Amino acid sequence: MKRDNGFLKRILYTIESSPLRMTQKRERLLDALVASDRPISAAVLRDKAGLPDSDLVTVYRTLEAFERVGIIQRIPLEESGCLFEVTEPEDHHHHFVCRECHRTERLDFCLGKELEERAKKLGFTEVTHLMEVYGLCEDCQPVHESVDCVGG
Amino acid sequence: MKRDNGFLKRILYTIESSPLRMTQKRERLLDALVASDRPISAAVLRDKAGLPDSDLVTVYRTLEAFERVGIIQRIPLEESGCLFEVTEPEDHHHHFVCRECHRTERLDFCLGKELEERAKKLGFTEVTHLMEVYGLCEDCQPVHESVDCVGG
DNA sequence: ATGAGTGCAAATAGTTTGCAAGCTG
DNA sequence: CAGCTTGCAAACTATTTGCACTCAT
Repeated sequence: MKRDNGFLKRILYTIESSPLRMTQKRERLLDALVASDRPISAAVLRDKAGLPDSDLVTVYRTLEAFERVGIIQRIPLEESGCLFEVTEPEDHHHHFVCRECHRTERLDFCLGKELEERAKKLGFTEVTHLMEVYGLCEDCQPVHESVDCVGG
Repeated sequence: MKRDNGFLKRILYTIESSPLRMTQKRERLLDALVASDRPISAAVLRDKAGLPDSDLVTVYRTLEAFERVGIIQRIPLEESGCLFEVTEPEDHHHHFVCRECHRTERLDFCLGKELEERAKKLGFTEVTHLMEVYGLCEDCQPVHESVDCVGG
């Protein structure tokens, strides 16, 4: 599940086994996604891929295409928008997300099974679930004048 | 936690103890929220409150005001938009949501404590979390020609 | 009478869609 | 050369904001 040597190879294989076509832009977008150590927005992805002149539409469509073949996970933000992350299809997980700088940490903890079981008992099918934890990361916490530190 | 006799009374008390003002519109909106057996959108709320001529802005502002005093819970939908529900502040819970008709079922199961603890260990503060389960409810499932029913 | 609530109009933001042209396998 | 991909422009949708006016306490 880690991004070992085989990671990119398996991702590429997934794409090649699909009707998707690999263009130069998509290659760059994919590289940037794989290189990124954290989920990023469509706009940031475009920058990191070195494609500042490509239309954002292209980025969105590429992400949508990649998502269709199961190699993209979407992380909704608290307010609006979302972040994207390449993952292998089986590597389902959730995140801690800083609501300020959007830094994320992986959350290897999931109730998918449990939740889907309950949902099915209620008559729901095609069950998916959402679970994200939001907060302020260390770097984004407001700096106080050490109010509670008597010694100053 | 149920909507017993005291429910509305406690909700009203919360509002009265706040700087919020109770207008006729807000009264109607609150009544409609309390009367609704499920979370609803701002537009549906306006209808149910019998205020088709009120501006949606008013509905949103009222919901925002109610949310500030802790009596509204927001349920994000999978695609876009969200539903609103009156709840007492302590009554935190999650939902099963039909992605088709937006029917919701209560999910009395929450990992808030666990998640927030983990988040804090990672240095996050002001932690909140999101957890919703989406699927197709019984009424919204596509009708197949009983494909897997040999007997036809 | 002070500050909260309301309506109108317009903006926002992120994402999506239509269509014509360009490229990949 | 079929059909996937791209760009441009425009739409979309749910929600938010500014401002002037009205109303509750």
